[in-house]
Amino acid sequence: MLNKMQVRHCLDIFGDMFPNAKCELTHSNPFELVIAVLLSAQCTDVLVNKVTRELFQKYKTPEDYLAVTLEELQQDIRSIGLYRNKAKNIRKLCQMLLDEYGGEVPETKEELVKLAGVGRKTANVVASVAFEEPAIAVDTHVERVAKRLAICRWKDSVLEVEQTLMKKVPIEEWSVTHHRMIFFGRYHCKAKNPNCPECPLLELCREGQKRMKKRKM
DNA sequence: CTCCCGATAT
DNA sequence: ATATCAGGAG
Repeated sequence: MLNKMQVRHCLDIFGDMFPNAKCELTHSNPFELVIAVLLSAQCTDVLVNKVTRELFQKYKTPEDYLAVTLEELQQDIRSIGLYRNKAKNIRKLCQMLLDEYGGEVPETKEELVKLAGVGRKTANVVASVAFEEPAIAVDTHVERVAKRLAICRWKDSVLEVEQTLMKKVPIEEWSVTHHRMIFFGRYHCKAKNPNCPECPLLELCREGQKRMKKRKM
């Protein structure tokens, strides 16, 4: 596991490489963001944006999603994948927003995670991006990067990864770090073909050094 | 733990 | 052909 100084170095490199990292899910209000993040499970945000471009023209409010049949909503998000679960969750979520929050998206993580289809990661994204609450959402990229760099342990659950990151990253840097780690994982430390040869963190990265020796690139 | 699942890159 | 993609529910 990296020490405090080494983690600090990682954060600085992330900042050098991706100073403008931000949420890439297109949205114009908290409600659209919740829908977009819910749809983004096991799916690229490029594809989510392609679908939400038309989706957000057709559906503006929770009432709009409840006004059509389940089958129609499924068709409108079909190309996303996992569309039956997602359509069902969107409808439940919209009903909950109307019943319990006056049609508005709640602002705290505790309330957000109670919504249908909204787990810890989605709640963190919404709290962080829409309401500027400090949070580190651990998605597939953040988990992979944290584990490869040994910022956390290999066997850690996603919750443990989040807790470790919250402990090791200053709270005022949680949100930027979360976005920078996603960019680092998405565009550089990729799941399939990580760019270890050009990685400024190779010295620190046991995993990267192992991959370099294996001679596969 | 399994299941949900289409699009894309490799 | 197969791995991977801003996961969550049962």
